[in-house]
Amino acid sequence: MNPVNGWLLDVYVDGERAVIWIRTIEGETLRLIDSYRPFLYVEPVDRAAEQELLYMLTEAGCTVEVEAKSTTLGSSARKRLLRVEAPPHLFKGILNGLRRSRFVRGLYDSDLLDVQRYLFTRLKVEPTSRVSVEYHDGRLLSMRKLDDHAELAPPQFRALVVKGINVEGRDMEMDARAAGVEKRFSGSMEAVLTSFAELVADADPDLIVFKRRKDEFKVDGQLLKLGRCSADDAQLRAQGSIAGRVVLGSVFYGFSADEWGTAGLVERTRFSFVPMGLATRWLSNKSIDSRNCFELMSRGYAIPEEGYFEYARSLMSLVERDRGGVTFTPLHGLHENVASLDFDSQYPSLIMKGGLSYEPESDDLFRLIPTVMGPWLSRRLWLKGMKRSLQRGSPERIYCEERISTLKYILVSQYGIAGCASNRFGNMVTFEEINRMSREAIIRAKGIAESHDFTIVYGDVDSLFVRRDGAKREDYETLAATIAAETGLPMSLDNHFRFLSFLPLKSDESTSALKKYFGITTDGEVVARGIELRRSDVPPFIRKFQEELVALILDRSTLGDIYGAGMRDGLRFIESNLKMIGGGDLPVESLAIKRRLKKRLSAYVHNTAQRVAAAQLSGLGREIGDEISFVYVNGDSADPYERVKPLELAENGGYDADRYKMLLLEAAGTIYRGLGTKFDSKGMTLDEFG
DNA sequence: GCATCCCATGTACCT
DNA sequence: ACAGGTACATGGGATGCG
Repeated sequence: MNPVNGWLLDVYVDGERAVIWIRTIEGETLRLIDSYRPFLYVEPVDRAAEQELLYMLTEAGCTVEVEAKSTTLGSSARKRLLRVEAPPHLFKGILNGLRRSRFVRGLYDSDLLDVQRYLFTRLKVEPTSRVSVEYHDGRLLSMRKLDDHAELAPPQFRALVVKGINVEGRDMEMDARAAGVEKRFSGSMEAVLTSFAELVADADPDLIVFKRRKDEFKVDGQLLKLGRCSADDAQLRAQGSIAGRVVLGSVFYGFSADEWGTAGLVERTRFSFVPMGLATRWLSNKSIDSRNCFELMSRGYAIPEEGYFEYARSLMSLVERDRGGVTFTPLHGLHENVASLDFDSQYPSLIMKGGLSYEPESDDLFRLIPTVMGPWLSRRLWLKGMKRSLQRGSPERIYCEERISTLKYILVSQYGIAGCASNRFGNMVTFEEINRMSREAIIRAKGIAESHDFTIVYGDVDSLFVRRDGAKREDYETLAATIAAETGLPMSLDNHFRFLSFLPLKSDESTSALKKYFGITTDGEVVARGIELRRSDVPPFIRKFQEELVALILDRSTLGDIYGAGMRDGLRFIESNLKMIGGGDLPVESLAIKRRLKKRLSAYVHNTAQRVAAAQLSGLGREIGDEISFVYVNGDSADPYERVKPLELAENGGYDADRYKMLLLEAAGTIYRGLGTKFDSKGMTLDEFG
C-alpha cells in the first residue's frame, strides 16, 4: 500500500500538527499528520540583550538557538539572530512581547502564516503537486514531488459548484452542480441545507466553489457537517474552512471562478506556494510576496516584517516625475493592410534582459525578481509552444490557455507591484527603470520600422501598428523579427488587418481617440478594442449587434464595397434591429446592463442607475453583491427610482424601447464615425465628409 | 420657471 | 493593496434666459 501516489490537495496547521490531505490517483482521500511548531527570528540590539532574550524566552517555554541568516536583499552578509520556536498557544503572546521589547532590534519570519512556515521550511512541496507519499499510522513519513510539468489537464479533483443561493424569509433556493449533474434545491432553509449536506456527502467533492455567507450553514443552531473529518471540522469552521475539502469562494483572485478554471488555479497555487483556498482569495501582491518569501527562505534569508525594506533614492530621480507607457496617436478613419506587432511579455522580458530587481546592486549573484520570474516565464513560453500544436477547442488546448493567461497575469503583476508601497520588497527606482526601458523599446521599434519604410499607424505601450503599401504577412513577420533581434526583446505579429479603423474623440471629431479601434483581419475575424462591444456595461443585445454590424460592413474586398454595399447593408441591419427593439418583446436579459458597485450604497453622491437598482433590491431585503444588473424601464423619468429596475424584478416587455433604440444608434454611430461618415439617426442618411 | 451648460462623479477599458 | 493612461455617460447644481 505504501508509497501512495496522488496530488497534494490541502494543508493546514492545527496547533502542533500540520494536517495534509492527499487525493490519490485511485480517487481516495488520505489524511496525514505531521508535526509543526511555529518559529521566528529575533535580532537583539546587542550581545547583552541577546543573553537577556535567550534567558527570558527559554524560561517562557521556547526553544532558542543562535543562527546566522541573511536579512538584506543584495547582500550575502549574515546576521547573528536567535531562532525562537514556541508552543503554538504561546506564540502570539511571545510575538507581541518581542514587538514591544527594548532588547529587540528586529523580527523576522514573524508575519508569515503557520501554513507558509510549514510549507516553505518543512514540506517544501507546493499544494496541488503530484506526489508520492509514505506514511505510517496516519503520520507522514516522507513526501516526494513527482514531475508533472507536461500534464496540461489539472489534477483529478472533484468539484462541486454552488451557483446561486437565494434566501427569502425562511425559504431558500440553491443551484448546485456536481459531477456534471445540475441539482436545484428549494423549500425551507432547513430542508435545503440538509439536502445540500447530503449532496456533499454523496458527491464527496475535493473542491467546493461557493460564495460563503457566515450564518447560512446551520440547522437548529448546529453547523452542517460538510467536511471529511469531524475531528478537524469544529476548529476549521471558525476560519470558514472545511476539513479535507477546499472551499474556493466564487472569486478567483479578483476574477470570476469559471474564467480560468482549475488548470489556471493550479498554476496560481504552485506559484504562490500556498493552499488553493488562499491562492484563490489572495490578490497578486500577496501571492508574489509568498513566492518571494519562499525563494528567500530557501536561500538562508530571514524575512523582515512588512514595510521594513527601504532603498536609497537620489534627489534627481525625485525631481523628475515618472511617466508610464508611450502611445502614438493614430490617424482616425479607415486604414487598409495594417499589422499589429506586439512585444511578447514586454515587462517580464525587460526585467529578465536588464536583470532588474528590487535591490540596487548585489554582492552575490542572486537577484530576487529574475530568480522568481525566470522559471515561470520559460514555462509560459513552453505552454505557448504547446498550445500551437493542440487542436482548437480541444480540452487540452483550453487547459493550456487557462494556464497561459494565469501566468501572464502573474508575470505582469510583478511589474505592477515593483514600486508599490504595499510590497515589502518594493522599490520605486526599479519600477521607474522598467517604465523607462519600456518607453525606450517602443521608440526604438518605431525607428526600426520607419527605416524599413513602414508607416507607424498607432502604438500603445508594447504594441505597434504599422503599414506599408503592398506588404504581405511575411513582410510584417520579418519586421517583427528584425525589431526583436535589434532590441533583444521577443516580438511577434499579432493581427494582420485587411481593414482597420480608428475613432475620433466623441467630444472633438477632429482629434483621434486612443485605445479605441475596430477592424477585420485577413481571415475575417472582427477585432475591436474599447468600443461598445467590448464593454460589460453595454447590453448583450447591443454588443452582439455592433459586432455583427462591423462584420457586415468590413467583410468586403475593397474600400469601394465598404462605402457602397457595406454601408447600405449596415443601414438596413440597423433598421431591422431598431424594429426588434420597438417590437417590445426582446428578453430583458439581453438588455440588462451590468455594472460593478464600487462603493457602499450610502456613499454614492448621485442617484446613479446602478445605485438605484441596487437600492431597490436591498429594499426588498435581498442580498446584493458588488455587481448589479439592471434594465431601463423609464429612462427619462424625473424620479431616479422610476428609471431602472434590477434585472431580477424586470419583466419581459417592460423595457424602455426608446432608451434602447438610442443605445443601439450610439453603437452604430461609433462604427460609422470610425469610417469617417457622419451618421444621422433621424433621416438614416449618410453624410460623407472624408 | 425653465432649458442648457458644465463638471465632479463614476465606471470601464487598454496594454 | 497591481500601474498608469484614457474615454465617456450622467446626475444635478450652476448658469443664463425670458
